[in-house]
This record gives sequence, C-alpha cells and structure tokens, in this order.
Amino acid sequence: MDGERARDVTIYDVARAAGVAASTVSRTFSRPGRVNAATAERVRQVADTLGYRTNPLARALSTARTHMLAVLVSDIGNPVYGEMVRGVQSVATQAGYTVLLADSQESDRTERAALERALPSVDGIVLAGSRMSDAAIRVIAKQKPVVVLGRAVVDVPSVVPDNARGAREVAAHLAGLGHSALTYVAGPAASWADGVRWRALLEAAEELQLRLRRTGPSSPDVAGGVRAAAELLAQPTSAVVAYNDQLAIGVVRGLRGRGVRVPADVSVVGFDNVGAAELVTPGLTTVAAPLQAGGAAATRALLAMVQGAPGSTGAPVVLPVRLVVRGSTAQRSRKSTSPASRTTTVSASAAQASTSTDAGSR
Amino acid sequence: MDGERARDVTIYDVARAAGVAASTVSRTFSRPGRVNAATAERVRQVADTLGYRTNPLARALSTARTHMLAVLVSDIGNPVYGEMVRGVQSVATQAGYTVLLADSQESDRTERAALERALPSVDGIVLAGSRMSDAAIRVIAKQKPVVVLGRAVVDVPSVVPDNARGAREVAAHLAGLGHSALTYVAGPAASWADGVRWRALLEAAEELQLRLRRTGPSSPDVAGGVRAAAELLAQPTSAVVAYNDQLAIGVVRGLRGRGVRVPADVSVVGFDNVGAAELVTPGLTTVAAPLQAGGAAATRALLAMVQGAPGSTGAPVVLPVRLVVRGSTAQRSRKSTSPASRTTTVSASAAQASTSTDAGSR
DNA sequence: ATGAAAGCGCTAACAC
DNA sequence: GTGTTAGCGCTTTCAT
Repeated sequence: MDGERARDVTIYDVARAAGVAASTVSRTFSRPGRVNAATAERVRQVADTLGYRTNPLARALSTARTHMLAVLVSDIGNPVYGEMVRGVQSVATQAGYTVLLADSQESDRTERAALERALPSVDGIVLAGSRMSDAAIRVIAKQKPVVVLGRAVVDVPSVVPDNARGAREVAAHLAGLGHSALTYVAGPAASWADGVRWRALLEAAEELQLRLRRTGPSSPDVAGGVRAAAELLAQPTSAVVAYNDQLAIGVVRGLRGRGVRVPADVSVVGFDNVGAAELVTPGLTTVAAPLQAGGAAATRALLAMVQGAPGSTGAPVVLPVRLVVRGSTAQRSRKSTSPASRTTTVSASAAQASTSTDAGSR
Repeated sequence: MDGERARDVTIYDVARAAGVAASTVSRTFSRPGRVNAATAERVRQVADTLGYRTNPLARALSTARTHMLAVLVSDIGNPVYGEMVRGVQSVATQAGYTVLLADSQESDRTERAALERALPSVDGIVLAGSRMSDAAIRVIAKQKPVVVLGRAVVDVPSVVPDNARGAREVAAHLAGLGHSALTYVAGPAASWADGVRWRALLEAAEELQLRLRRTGPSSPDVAGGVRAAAELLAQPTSAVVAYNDQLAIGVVRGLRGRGVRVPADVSVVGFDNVGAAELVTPGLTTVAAPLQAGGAAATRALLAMVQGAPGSTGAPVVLPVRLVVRGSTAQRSRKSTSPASRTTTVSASAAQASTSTDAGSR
C-alpha cells in the first residue's frame, strides 16, 4: 500500500516552512484570534500546500480530550438501534466528535469487553440497550460521562420514550373500540421497558375498567409471537398488546395461521413502529418512539457533560411517543371471541390501508 | 462527574511500585515472553491493584498503529448496512480492533467530511455504500488500506455479492414458472449494483429467450415502488424484477392497490432479503446476499492489508447469493396479463406462506 | 503576538 | 532479561 512509512507532516514541518514557532502553528488551528491575522494566513497557506492534517490522537494525548464518543448497542443489525445510532451520529458529527461503535452482540461478556476497550479512547458513552445491571452502569458513570438511552437508571442521566403514556394511549384506543379485556404479551423478563409497559397498562386498565391478562415472557421476535399466539388461543381475548412490533407481528401470524382473523376477531398492537409495521398485512397499530431523536437527545446531554455540565442526575428525559393506528386494530365484533373454525379460509379484510395517522417512518 | 482531573495511572506509576523500569512494564503487556515470568507476574499484580489501563491513544502515537478501523456507511438506519456493520464489528473486535463508525447520511459532503475526520485515527477503512467516485476511492486507497464492500472498484480490493448469478437465478426461476417477459424496475441511476443486475438480467433473458423491459430509475424505497407500479400498468407484464426489496414491496403494493393480483396476475422479485421481505403479504421472493458475511470478509481482507499483506488488487471477492422463493412469484396464469378491473376487491390469495426455501434471515 | 521548553503515556532502540 | 534514553505530534505554561 504505502511505499515507505510515510511520516506525517507535522506541526514542525509547517512551522519551519512558515518561519514561525510550532506553538504559533498550533495556535493558528486551535485558538485563532490569539495570533496575528497575517501570520495565521501565512501558516494556513503553508499548511495547506504541505498537506498538513492535525493528528487528533496526538492532540488527545496532550489535552486529555479525544473528541470521540462511544455508542454501545446490543445489536446493530436491529433497525431500532440503527435509528438511535443515526441520531447519535448526526449530533456528534455536527459537534466535531467522532463516533466509536461497540456492539455487544447480545452478550454480557462481549459488552464488558467492548466497553473496556472503548473507554480510554472516548470522552463519553451512550449506552443504548445495555445488558449491564444498574449498579454496573453506575460504576462506569463514575469514571466517564455516561447517558443511558431507552432505560432509566437512577443517578445516571437517562433518556427514555414515554412508555407509560404509550401504554395508556393503547389502552384508551382499545377501550374506545369496545374491547373490554386485554392480554399483554410480555417480552424478555429482564427488560426495563417491558416492566414499564406492563405497569402502565395495568394502571390504565384499572382506570378504564378493562380486564388485563399477561402472558409470556417471550423472546421479542416473530417466532416468539407465533408461539405466544398458541397460548393466546387457550384463553381467548379480543385484544392483545405485545411488548414490541416483532412480537406483535408474530402474534398476528400465529393467530391468522390458526384461523383467527385480525382485526375482525382480535386486535393486535405493538411497540416501536419499526419499518415492517406498516408493510405487514394488516398494517400494525403501534406506539412509535422517536428513536433517532432519542439518540440525538442523549448525545446532546452527553456532550454537555463532556464539556463540564453537571450531568442532570434527576428525572430522566422523557421523549413523547405517538400512537400510530393501522389496520391491526378494529371495533370489537359482537361475535364470540372464540377462534373461528380452522377450516375457514383466511378471508381478506386485507384491504386495510392508509387511515393511518402515520408520517415518515423512514 | 469526576471530581478533579483524575490523571491516568501510567506505566511509570506501575514501574515505580513494582520496582522495575517503565520499559519492563510496557513489555509485560505488549511483548510477554520477552520478560521474566516472575517479574511479569509481579508487574501484572501491581498494575492490577493500581488499576492501570494501557492508554491506546498513547500507544498509537508511538507505534503509528491505532488499532481502529473505520466503517463508512451511507445510512446506518438501513438494516442492510446494519447487518454489514455487524459483520465488520465482530471480526474487528475479535482481532482486537475498535470500530469507528462514519455515517454519510446519503450526502457526498458529509461523507467526505466524515472520512477526513476518521482517516488519521484509523489503520484502515471499509467503504460500504459509498457515494464517492471510483477515482476518489482510489485516491484514498493510496493513503490508507481500503476495502470496498458491495461494489467493485478497479485497483481497490472489493467484496461483492454475486449479483450476476442472482439475476440469472431470478430469470431462470421466472422462466420456469412460464413467464416469457420480464420488466426490470431500476434503482438509482448511479448505483453500481443496479448496473450489474440489469446487465446480468439482460444476458440471462437472451439465453432464456425472455423479453426484457426496463423502467425507472426509481428511488429505492417503497414509495418509489408504488410509483413504478403505475408505470407498469401502462405496459403490462407478468413478471417484474425490482432493484431491491423495498422497491419490490412498493411495486406489490402499488399493483394490488390498482386491482392487480400478486402473484396471480403478476410475479414480483426483489433483491437483498431484508427482514420485511418475509413479513409482507405475500412473502417476497428475493435474492439474499450474505450481508454480515460480506462485512466480515471485507474486514478480514482489510486486517490482512493493515498487517502488511499486499492487498489483492485483482478480481473482487465474490460472495454467493441464494434465491429465496416466497409467495410473490407463481406460475404464470393463462389469463391475459392486463390489469384486473379496478372495482374488484383485493381478493385474498393471501393465504401464502411457507413453501419458502427460507432459512435464518435474522 | 510569538518563541522556547516541558510533557501527555507509551514504545523502540540501544546499551548493559 | 532489564534499564536508559529518545522520541511519536501536539498543547501549554512561561518568558519575552
């Protein structure tokens, strides 16, 4: 590739060629104004022709500021995290920071290792979908500025979607459609969001006089949903709320596969509003969280801390959510809620579409 | 956050405490074996109790090896890139490298800027979905090890899916179903993959005696597909091949929205096998590329170059693809290929499912 | 406004 | 095997 170890063009090279001291060159780039306009111009000129690029690592060594931020996700292949990272990226880049990505691949050990490696090179960390315990996170937060995204950790600045409000809106929506009993299909047992959603649903159900059942935990993917659908048949309901969209989509599949019509027989709601939610048939009613905005907000908070702000350790920043109504929810049918005969062909109330309050999902 | 500028625990601190020279400490960590086992043990011990962590930036400054790799993507929110990045991540991490993410946000200027900033901090770069011209890429490849992913650039090591073979398989599949004329819905005009797919389709069509039309270019998203569907109606075909899955899904939507049945009236095929492909109704027949494997392969090649390998500037590495047959393609109906009456309700041949050759898509 | 010199934390020669 | 001594490229006092 490179012929012979091409040494960088250094500040000294520029200094010599411009007939000034190294410190002057340094000032020209980091502290303009503290240097004579004419000199600065000349230096810049020379630097340009010499092809000088300031070396961020050397700068970091001497300033103890790397201008890098780490974002830790549990699975970058998951579009939910992709969106968050995108938000982080844009804010970081704008502020002159570089983003270092650490993917824990859903494993605790990998996560720790990734963190260990990234830590000394960054000025701060965004933890999105961490597997670590609250305590472990607090320990890290003591060493470096940390902002947690998508989960509230006491004593650590956090940014979370308004899950509670989302759950309440879902309950109200379903109640408005005449449903009187809901079933919640829980996600991973350890999930913070799952807990919040369930509890909010519980409160809302009480307020609205709805009966509420819970099933699960399930792995938060389509397969998990299909399995959950089987259980659902044992104790039929007219409305199910799933921990997330993947699970909800699986539930719809499982239900339909067994001859239950959605939404005619059962309404289904998810959380997240992933891209697929509007592509499936029927479109999935879901609670949309501002993923990208969340990443951006977390990063702004992080940068503030990096630049010396106290780090608001009070209540977490709560991001507004939005109920996106699509075809998977409908008026409760007056018919019994028991599964239709399995011989019935899956008739198409398919012609669902666009009543959707939906906006730009991608 | 931190009370008072906590200076790092340095190699000197450890050296003093262990009663050895700094270089010995250094060796203990970077070149074990070159140091007395007993001494090494003691050093490690001391380092541990002191909480010493070697500073990668300082190390980089002195060795000119940062142990960081940059991966440039055009949109990290796009699951296709997410998968690739995941592949990059795992290989890089395994090899002790850290990944620096640069998202060009589909903009040339952002891409250049991101690259400029990342370049001096990394040992090599994976370019996934770059907007830059081949020439520009070659320039960069002269300065730093570069591997291009998903596109072949002459004189620069590249890793690409076997688009040509994919296109041929699609043509054969469709021909096998009795289709005699295909329409290709092109993606972005500037896309390298689009060109390859089109040309391969052209050859295959000739071989198989199929008529082939082309429409587009279209923006490679669902909306673009819906628009393309309108054009399609003007000159009906029984089979359409779209540049990618999003576009294909859009086409299916557009077609169905206008009363054309898929696959009964028209078969539709996409490329990529994104997650949504198996979730839509009917499931989308598509060409699956090993995204993650691609990221991994590119990274392995990059690491080899970083470690001094020549950088195979010959033919690109070609990754095998796989045709995933789902419900969106079917035997050509003997009926005319003209669109069904628009008044016809969208009847459900919906009961598609699982004939699919599909395996693990996520 | 500019220059000189010391040092960030680590590694790489080169002695011993 | 281990210690000594220079730097890597940049910023930062402290002088001037």
